[in-house]
Amino acid sequence: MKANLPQTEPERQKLWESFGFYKAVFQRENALKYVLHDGPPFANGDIHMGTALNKILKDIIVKYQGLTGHNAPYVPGWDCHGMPIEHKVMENLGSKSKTMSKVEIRQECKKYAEKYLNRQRDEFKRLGVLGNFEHPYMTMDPTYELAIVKAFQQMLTEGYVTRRLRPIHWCPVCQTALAEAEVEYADHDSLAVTVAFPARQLPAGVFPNTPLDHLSFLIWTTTPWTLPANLGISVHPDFEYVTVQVGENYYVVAKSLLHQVATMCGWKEGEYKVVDEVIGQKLDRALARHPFIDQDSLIMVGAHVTAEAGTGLVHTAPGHGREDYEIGLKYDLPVYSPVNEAGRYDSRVKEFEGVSVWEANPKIVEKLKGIGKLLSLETIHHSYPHCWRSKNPIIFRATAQWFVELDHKDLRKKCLEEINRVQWVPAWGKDRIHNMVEGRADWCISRQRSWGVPITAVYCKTCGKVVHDEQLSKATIDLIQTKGLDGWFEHQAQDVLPKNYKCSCGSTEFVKEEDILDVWFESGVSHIAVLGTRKELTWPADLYLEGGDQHRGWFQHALWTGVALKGHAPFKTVLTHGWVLDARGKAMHKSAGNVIDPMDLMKQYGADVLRLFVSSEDYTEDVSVGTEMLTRMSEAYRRIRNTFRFILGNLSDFDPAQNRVDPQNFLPIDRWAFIESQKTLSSLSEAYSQFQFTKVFHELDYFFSVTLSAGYFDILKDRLYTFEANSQGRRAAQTVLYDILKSYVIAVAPILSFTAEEIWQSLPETFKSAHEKSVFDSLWEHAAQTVAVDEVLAQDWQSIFSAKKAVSKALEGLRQAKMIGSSLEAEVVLYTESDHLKKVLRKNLSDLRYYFLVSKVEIKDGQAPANAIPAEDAALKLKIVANKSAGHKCARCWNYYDQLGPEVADLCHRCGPVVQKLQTVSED
RNA sequence: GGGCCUAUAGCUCAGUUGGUUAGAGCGCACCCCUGAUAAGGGUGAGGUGACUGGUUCGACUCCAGUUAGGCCCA
Repeated sequence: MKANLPQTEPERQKLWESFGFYKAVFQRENALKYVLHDGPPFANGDIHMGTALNKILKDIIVKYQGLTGHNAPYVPGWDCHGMPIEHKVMENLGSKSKTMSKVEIRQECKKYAEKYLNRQRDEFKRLGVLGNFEHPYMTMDPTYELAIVKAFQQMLTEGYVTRRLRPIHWCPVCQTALAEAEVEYADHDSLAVTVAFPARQLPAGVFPNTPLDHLSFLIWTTTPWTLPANLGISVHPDFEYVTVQVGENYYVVAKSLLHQVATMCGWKEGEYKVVDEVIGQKLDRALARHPFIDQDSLIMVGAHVTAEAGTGLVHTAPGHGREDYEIGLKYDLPVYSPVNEAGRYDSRVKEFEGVSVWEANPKIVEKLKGIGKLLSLETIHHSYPHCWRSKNPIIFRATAQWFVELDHKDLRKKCLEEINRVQWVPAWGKDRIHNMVEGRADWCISRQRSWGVPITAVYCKTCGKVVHDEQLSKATIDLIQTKGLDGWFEHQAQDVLPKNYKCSCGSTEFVKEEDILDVWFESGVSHIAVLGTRKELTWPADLYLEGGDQHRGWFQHALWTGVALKGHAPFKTVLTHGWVLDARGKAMHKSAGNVIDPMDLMKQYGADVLRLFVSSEDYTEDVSVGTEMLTRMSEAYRRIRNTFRFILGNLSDFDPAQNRVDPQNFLPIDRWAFIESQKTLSSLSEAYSQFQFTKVFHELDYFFSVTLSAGYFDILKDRLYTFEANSQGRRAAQTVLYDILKSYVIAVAPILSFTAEEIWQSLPETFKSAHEKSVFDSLWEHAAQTVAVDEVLAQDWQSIFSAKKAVSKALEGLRQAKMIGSSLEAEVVLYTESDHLKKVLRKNLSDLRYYFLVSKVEIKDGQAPANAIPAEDAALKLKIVANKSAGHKCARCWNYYDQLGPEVADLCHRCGPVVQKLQTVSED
């Protein structure tokens, strides 16, 4: 049967929308809530496999919760602000952007975000995701923006927010800060120098054989212009450092780089020798002198130091490098950056004031040469960051930035405590985020861009002190509430400050900040902006579910803001999934050409196959996707689909109200099948609720393939096709099929949503109540507890099926020898020395032929003949002799009997009466 | 380089606190059926448990290292 999913699925989608039942089903009144809070994807570009994986997992959970009677609203969200969109928009605008105002550019960005939001929304729907797509949350929505401002204001007034220096990428030509995405790498020639920093003070016992007044630390740098800002030298704690005597001078270098340094500085073999040696850690807090400025340079220990190039000692200028800044923070060094926005030294570098950093490079080299501190000089050709717009080389320069102080009011400590309370799935997520939160240096929340929410804060023009004032906060919120974010850009600091406000330094002049917030702040506070404002949702969320990369991203920022603003983590459980990789387990990259587009898969296989694939993979690890997997999934899908089709086909004349048979009148195999279906169902339920979808997949696959298709149905066909239509035996089988159909169409629905809906729509009206317009309108039932789990029965059937396997094996010999085709052409004699098995077989003797699908079964005592075939399972102690049946084939049921008739010639004693009755009926 | 994680048949997964010949489904090969038929059934072949070493009477399981891969940092 052709499923034709790519064509038919969109029709189901329309049906769901036309019913408008999302609201009815997933926002059930008076039901226990289950809130999965959606992490907002960026409204930029189309969805990819990772997004598809994420949304499908969420959808499976939400649907399962809905089907089990919860109020499980799903409000999808989008991250709309931020650099990637602004960057793309600016690129599209080209030079036009220069003549546009901030507000105009923001309008363009909004349009762009809307466009991709709409595309992604359609793509998510195509995946079968059910949610409140009519009213998603968007970080650019005015109500969301207001919530961000409120959250920021609260953190500001509570003292979490500060303003201080930090180095960032800076283009001296554009005179603007650059985000990571705006930095391009290109080849560049730099002057690389080795410079001697005279040693001033060493920890006790270090370098005992080296005269301190002749000793220098050697550093190597490709940016000589940053030397005036040098405040320290970094060494690696685990590297060996040596002092080398060269003539009357002594130098500190890393032992492993000594040879390289010697070559670079032109020291000839035999002209230098190692005098002392020490591990880097021991050099901590030694002091050197700046080569040409009257100041000290602190020796610091940091793991960022590498032994790839240079001397193993790293010139450190906290105002001009990210790592320099980080280590400087640890050692309490000032963020010293004596370079102005044009890239020229300011008055703090007297000798070179007004000189641009590019002109300064050769001048500083000359200076070093003049004072004898230059040990090597060369020009190197390397990759260097450039401005995306002006294409000029850029610099690192410290500017004032805004920060959330992570240790203010014990915030970090509280976050670590919250991490312990939250359930992390898989469990190691806890260690991962714990380490990240514990070790995070700082959270810089300011960005020098346009497309985002402004940092609504004011600071003193004179002393730089940030204003923490509740009146200001209230005025700011009022302003945004009435005029939107544009209000902030249009007004001055004085407009929101209380009258006659004075800084503690005495100044009455204030600056209004126009930098925008880090988008992590925006999405991080979604728990406030969404969970806290929509009445169908609750705070905290039951579940956050994203890729593992969000331990650093969304989870962490939700945690920082949740604990700072509300005292607790905004989630009870956090579930993470892995990355989607290609079939060989490699990451997908455009450049590698191994990217798989989920929308392509949808066109080829359909959403349900993709969804089944998602369920089959262990998402706690990375997920590989390739053609073989999807082909396999199509096959598994078809099996499930065909099994449903078989059931439906055999229920065409069944009306549950009229024909249902009481379980006490079930045949033993019906009871067995019913109990198996119940066991599997409760196992599925447990697996779903524990997010173990691979288990769901394998249980379903096994149940449909083995239990039903190869087990129950194969045996059932005889009864369904040959028994009188309204006989109790046939109706009993149909009753079981009906119950399986009703429970499994629901059990399968969270994953195979389109197919479940298709089945549901094809059910006769007598199968469902009038209000159940969709499968999702129905409820997961742990169907009728009318048949108690019967372990004796289960064990009996295990024995029977084991024996059946042995019979099949014995028949296979006859078949290979071309003596039989169908198993019904054979008869078997069983010999067993197992009392238990013998008992079970004898108990079922009259039906065994129908269970084994052969035409005669005999059980004999005593020794089995030599040609008997032993069962592979030795525990059965079973041997089988199989022969071609000597009987006659019933033309109707195809079984072989010793005798046919007497009711109808050519028909057996079972079929004869049935046909006679049919004839009687038709004659009437 | 650091934090966290992964490695069991062609594919997807199980393997209970270390304990006999490591399981399942799918796929594959061969066969059968033709009343689930662009279906269904049967039988069978497939594993140096990534690699190396250690602990142990005994290791897929515990420990260390190596390799390959992933995310996040640097």
